[in-house]
Amino acid sequence: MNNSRKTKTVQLVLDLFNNTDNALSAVELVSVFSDKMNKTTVYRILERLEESGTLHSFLDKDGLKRYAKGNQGSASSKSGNAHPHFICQECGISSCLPVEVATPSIPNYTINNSEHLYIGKCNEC
Amino acid sequence: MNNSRKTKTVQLVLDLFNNTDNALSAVELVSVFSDKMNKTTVYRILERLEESGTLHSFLDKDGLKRYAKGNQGSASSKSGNAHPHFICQECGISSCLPVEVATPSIPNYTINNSEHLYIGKCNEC
DNA sequence: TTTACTATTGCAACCCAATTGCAATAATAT
DNA sequence: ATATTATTGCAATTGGGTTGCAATAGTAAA
Repeated sequence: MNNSRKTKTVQLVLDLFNNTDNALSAVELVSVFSDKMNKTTVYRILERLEESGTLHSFLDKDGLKRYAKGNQGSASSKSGNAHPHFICQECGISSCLPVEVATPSIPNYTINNSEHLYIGKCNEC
Repeated sequence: MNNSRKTKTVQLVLDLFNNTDNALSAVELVSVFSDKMNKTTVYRILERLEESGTLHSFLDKDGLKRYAKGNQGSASSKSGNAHPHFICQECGISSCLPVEVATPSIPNYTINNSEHLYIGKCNEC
């Protein structure tokens, strides 16, 4: 029994993510869908989509949570590898980088997962 | 001409950081110094100490800004290397890791600086 | 040391991302 | 169709962080 419902609002959010590889913040979605759905709804849909593995999230350099397609997870809790995220300091666009970053072993520390954020210029800028 | 003043409040903050290697958030300092100084003062002192290079900062996994000793910078804008930060998921203690993390080259991207956060267990836990 | 200058502080109000409680609404199973 | 309950909208709230401004207190020069 799947207790998740395919509502119009969820469809709108899914459609948006299916049309971009960029990582989007709740704030952006709230703005985009300002006349389609409530702010609280946006937050809750993102929360559910992340829980179900449809989206994953990470914090950008301003501490703003960003969501992107995929359940790979921004951090890796098992594999020991994680994919980093990129933010262009010119256009502000944010995306996942299709590479793996190895987690180093540090004496006296057990590292379970990691977050990697790169800031720079994208190919467009 | 040095336009920074050695006030009692600044001394208190400096003393605290001189007694620990941990990365502390403004929220924690506000609490610690609740009867010594105002919340706004804490934020402004941290801001100045970071500007002067006495402290550096990074965002933890909750998007909370944390400050630690040193002007090394959590991210590297020049050298291409940065030191990562660690947060213990048991005790919550946060600290700088004394290692360097190389910034990878990604085709079509120019990476100017980076942030690395590791989450796990510290030697105490 | 006294005075003048201005960096620093305290306070209150404010900003903004995010969350919560609750009643109303709308998917879905039967 | 109908009952069930996931989902939504709305308003209020939380919490980290910031801002404006008058009062205070370092510091340099007289």
